[in-house]
Amino acid sequence: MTVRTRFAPSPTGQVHIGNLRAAIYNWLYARHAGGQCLLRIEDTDRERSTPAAVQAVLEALAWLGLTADEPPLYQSARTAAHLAAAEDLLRRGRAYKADKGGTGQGECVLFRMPGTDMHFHDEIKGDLAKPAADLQDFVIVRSNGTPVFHLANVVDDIAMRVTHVIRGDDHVENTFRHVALFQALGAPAPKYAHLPMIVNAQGKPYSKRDGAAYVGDFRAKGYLPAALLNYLALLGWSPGDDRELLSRDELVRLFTLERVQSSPAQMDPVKLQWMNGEYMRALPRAEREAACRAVLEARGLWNDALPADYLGRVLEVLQERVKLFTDIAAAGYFFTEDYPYDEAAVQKRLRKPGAREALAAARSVYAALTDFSAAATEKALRDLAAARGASFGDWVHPVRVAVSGTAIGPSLFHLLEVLGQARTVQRMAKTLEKFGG
RNA sequence: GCCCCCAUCGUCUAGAGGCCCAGGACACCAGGUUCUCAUCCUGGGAACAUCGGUUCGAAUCCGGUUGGGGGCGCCA
Repeated sequence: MTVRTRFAPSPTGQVHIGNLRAAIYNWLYARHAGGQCLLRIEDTDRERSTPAAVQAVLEALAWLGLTADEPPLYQSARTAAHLAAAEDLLRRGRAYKADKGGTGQGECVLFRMPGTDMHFHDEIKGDLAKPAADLQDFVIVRSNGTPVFHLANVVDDIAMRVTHVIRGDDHVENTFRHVALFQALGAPAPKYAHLPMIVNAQGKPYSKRDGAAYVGDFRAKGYLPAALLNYLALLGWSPGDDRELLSRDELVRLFTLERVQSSPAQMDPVKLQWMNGEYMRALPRAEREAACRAVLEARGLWNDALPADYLGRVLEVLQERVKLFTDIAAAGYFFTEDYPYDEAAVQKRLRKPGAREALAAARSVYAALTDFSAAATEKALRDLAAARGASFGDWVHPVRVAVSGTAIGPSLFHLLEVLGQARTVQRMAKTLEKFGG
């Protein structure tokens, strides 16, 4: 029997990383087993489901390359099948009508639990059991005639021939009901695997308040989908050896449910960022440039007047300082003359005694250079420092702050080479004017 | 309140009775390189929640305790 898994989100908002991880595991498991991974949109809650949320799900999955093997099934279109199943259960005495709780809302349909102790094997948690006394009958069709989640979920899993249900921990208790439903409907129950939650530093469910929590957040921040996929795959699972940087193909090859952790995992944004940096380094130059350009354009920093290879040269100089695409924005001074001055840097490097004199001297020398290569500007500044008997750093720092507004950045002389002589000298003059007094 | 689950460095984890006075990664600290930052190199601190049992031997098996989490809807 070929493995068929499914990701079944309810489109009521953004896609949370917990749900995304469930999607990843479903996808990896199906691919690993040579089976199919399906998508079912559980949009039966008409109040909360929105087309925008459906779109968010589709986009998130596409971004990560988690393609489904069959067209998505919209649960809202399956009401007739759900109701037919309820009729069938009613006819066979496995369900009954009642005014539950005497609320006066009218009669709903309740599923009759078998009245025996129940158990099932969870691929992650092991054998789980529940005594009959704790298993109450439950509503499968509301008094307004609409099917309830449990019924719809099971009926659709049967229709989609799902063999493995890989979902969040919060469904563990529901599983007893679902297994009973499968049995009553005469279908074999699938295998179940319940994933522990992703928690925050306090051990509580990771949420929006803890930082980026939705797929769109990571995308907007400039994370690479492959890095997020790798990180999330490793949050609660490991291949068993010491490797952590794993390609999509390697993940598919190595993934097994047996190695999924049964305890909650804490989201670590710092490690994600490190991992993203690793992927960023390995990224083909053209792709990195395209993504960085998009960020610059979005922030109004892109300048068509700059040479075609300019961005490439900037990234060459910046090297591994760009861990996220959005990091390029911190080096905005490469792209605009209207760069901000960091107050602390100005205080420390320009207001220092002798700093402005050094800057003025450097400006004169730089204005006169005929060769403005990194080697030439460095030699010129070293010669100046030596001649004045000052430390090299006392000359480097004022220049850096003058041309970039900040105390941190790439190798100064490579930075100057990219900026070019005209802009360098002009910026130094502007800075002297601004802080000269 | 009732039911269920979980418990190795700060974090993610390796570990399925002796290979473990517990390994890797991120983070952190110190040193080196250096014009700052980042990178890189070297070194360092850092954990089996607790109590008892089984065993020649326990991080690994069993039980209690403590701590954490989840579930108890005509939501999904």
